[in-house]
Amino acid sequence: MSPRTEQQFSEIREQRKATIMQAGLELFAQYSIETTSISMIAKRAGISKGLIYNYFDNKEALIVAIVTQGFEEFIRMIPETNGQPLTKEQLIHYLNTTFDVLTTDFQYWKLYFSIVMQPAVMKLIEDQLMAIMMPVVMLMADYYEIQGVANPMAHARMLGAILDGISLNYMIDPENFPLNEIKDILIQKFL
Amino acid sequence: MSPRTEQQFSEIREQRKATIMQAGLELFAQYSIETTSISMIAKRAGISKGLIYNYFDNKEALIVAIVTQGFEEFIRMIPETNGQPLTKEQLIHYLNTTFDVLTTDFQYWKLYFSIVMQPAVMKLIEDQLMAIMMPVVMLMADYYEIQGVANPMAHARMLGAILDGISLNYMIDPENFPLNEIKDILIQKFL
Amino acid sequence: MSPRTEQQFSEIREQRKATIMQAGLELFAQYSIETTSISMIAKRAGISKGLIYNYFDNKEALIVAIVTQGFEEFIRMIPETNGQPLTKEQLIHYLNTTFDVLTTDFQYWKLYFSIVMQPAVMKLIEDQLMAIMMPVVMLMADYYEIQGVANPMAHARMLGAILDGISLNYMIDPENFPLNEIKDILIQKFL
Amino acid sequence: MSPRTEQQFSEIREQRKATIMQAGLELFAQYSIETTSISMIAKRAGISKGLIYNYFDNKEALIVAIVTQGFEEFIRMIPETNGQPLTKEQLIHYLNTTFDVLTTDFQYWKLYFSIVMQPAVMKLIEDQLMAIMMPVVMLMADYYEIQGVANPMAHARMLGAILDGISLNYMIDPENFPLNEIKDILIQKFL
DNA sequence: GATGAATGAGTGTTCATTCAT
DNA sequence: CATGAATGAACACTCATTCAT
Repeated sequence: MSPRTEQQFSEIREQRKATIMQAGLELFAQYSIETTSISMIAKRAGISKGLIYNYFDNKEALIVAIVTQGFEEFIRMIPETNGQPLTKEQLIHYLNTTFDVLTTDFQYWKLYFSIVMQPAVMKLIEDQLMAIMMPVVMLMADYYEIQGVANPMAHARMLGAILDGISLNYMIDPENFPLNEIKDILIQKFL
Repeated sequence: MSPRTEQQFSEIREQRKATIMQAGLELFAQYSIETTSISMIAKRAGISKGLIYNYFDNKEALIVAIVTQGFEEFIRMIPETNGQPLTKEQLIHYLNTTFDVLTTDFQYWKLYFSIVMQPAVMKLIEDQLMAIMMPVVMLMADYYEIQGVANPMAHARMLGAILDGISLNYMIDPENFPLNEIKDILIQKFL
Repeated sequence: MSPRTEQQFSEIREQRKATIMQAGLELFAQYSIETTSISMIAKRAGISKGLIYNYFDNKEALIVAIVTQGFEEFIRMIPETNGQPLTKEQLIHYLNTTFDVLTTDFQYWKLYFSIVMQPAVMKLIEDQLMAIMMPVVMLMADYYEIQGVANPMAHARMLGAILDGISLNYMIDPENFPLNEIKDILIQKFL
Repeated sequence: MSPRTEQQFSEIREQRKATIMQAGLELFAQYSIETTSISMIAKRAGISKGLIYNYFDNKEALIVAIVTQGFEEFIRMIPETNGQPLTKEQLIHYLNTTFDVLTTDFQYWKLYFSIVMQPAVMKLIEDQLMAIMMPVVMLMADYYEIQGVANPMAHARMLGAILDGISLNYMIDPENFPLNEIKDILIQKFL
């Protein structure tokens, strides 16, 4: 029997890595980072504990990998403006995209949100988070500056906080939280 | 020395209990629930490990006790209106109080968030949380109804979400988050 | 029931500590440092794994404690000279004492030797070992200087090496190794 | 390409085996047996983990193979005398060779010591060791008998012990231990 | 009421070894 | 012959909880 080709090995690795990350995502969201053990993840992924360490250096690296993956999807939604400030239409479009993703990939983002919200995770990804959030906040600050408000930065950070709060409440209670009505109110009163 | 009366014993017990809860609050907020051990709490409270179990059935019961105590302080801030809707002044006063508490009892609210963000623990206090939050939301819905908005419930839930988002952002980054400016914007645009 | 007094606790601790160190000494000597697990020590000491950590911060600390205890006995044998060089009689007396201890506390020193000889242990105690050995080597160097040899330091280090070699061989094969005859040859040829 | 002959296969096997043993020797000496993993050896040898088990039954077998190979080199240094006792010149030459090997094959001898010092592993090679050492001791005993000393066997064993002690001290502290001066003193005083 | 020694199940992690390919 | 994914038993260490005193 000839040994597997490099490509075969690579496919196995990609596959397994994804399985582990998915299992981790679900459990970290359900039980928190600290109360989810590597054993639990291995069991859910249907593999041995030891194998996880074949793919991730340690628990922390697994967490960071999961969260980073989510960040990358998030970044993909940020509008490209070539340094120009956002128009009102563009900002509305961005908000719509964000809210749409929230509802269509609900399960994923719920898991994702409950991981990122955990203080222990925050510490791990603080730097990444800041690096991603700052450009978004700046984009919004530029927008409010054009609008001529007195303190554009405060407006930008408030808009960020509002989006966080809305997402959080929607995640906790998706059945009753009136997401669309609230989006309209937000656009009307705050853009 | 005469033997202590029953009441004296009772006072000593209450005192001890408060000491333990205070020590727990400080450490849980500083280090998170999982990384704070019963030993650490005992040391900070100046007593032995075993004694804590004389006052609380287990670690979980201690956490619930601490959080419940905080809830009671939260409830105390809700304005008494005898069924009357809030005036704008009363609502502004309530928001001011809430924000003040956020900054002065920062430690407690950080703990509160770190607990609420932890799914497994959240379940322990879910019912309590709902029982507290509903009246507040209703109060706000009544306020918006008086203001004559089209969908007062959506406005109320949005205001709740905004407060959550602001609190969360302030907790994460208390140094830079422009809490007071944002409060002013909130009052001006959303009340 | 009243709680144990501080002295009672202290006695329990001393007792347990000694039990653990004795179990560790025997096993480390029989199986080497790396292949002796904390579990094995706990089993031999008749206690739980966890308890060992109530007495020693970690495995390394236990090893260091065991070895340090042996060093202290070793140091007690070094002759007091108040800065004066050793006379031949004193040096012979010191050698006799050393060899006597080797034979009378044979079991202990065998264990002790096989621990100290392990490279992994060496690294842990290198500094201590040097601090103990240097004065002895200096004492011997002074002795050889008085004797008028060309390179007293080399003589001193050689004498140390010879004592090591003799001890080692005696430990390995106590039945056949002619310790007393060799001691006589040593005194005759090297002092 | 024509298929390789059986002899070619055999040569490749020998070559591979040597590569693995060399990698093992270097790593065992540098990091100790326990902290050197099969993975590390495979990486250094430029092959896969699994392949090592094609050549050696297990880690222990690899260690024994390496040590045995070293023994054979050691044996090669023993002077051939056809049953005749050693002359002084021959013995000096033997000592010189031994000391030279100590410095030039430092790595191997460090491994040798780290293994011999480890009681459990020692048992694996005990018999081999004895079989090698006895002839050497006898050769020395014969030498001292010719010299007319009272107890040649004690002299022989002492010389062996001294060589052990010197080697050990040199291994521990190769930078400072005055190997050459000590060799001269040994020859002058003890041969 | 109060102590802290003691337990035991749990944690993250490592690694010799196996085996399908 | 050769690969490296996969296993599982082991490791050092932690900690909530119990209990004799």
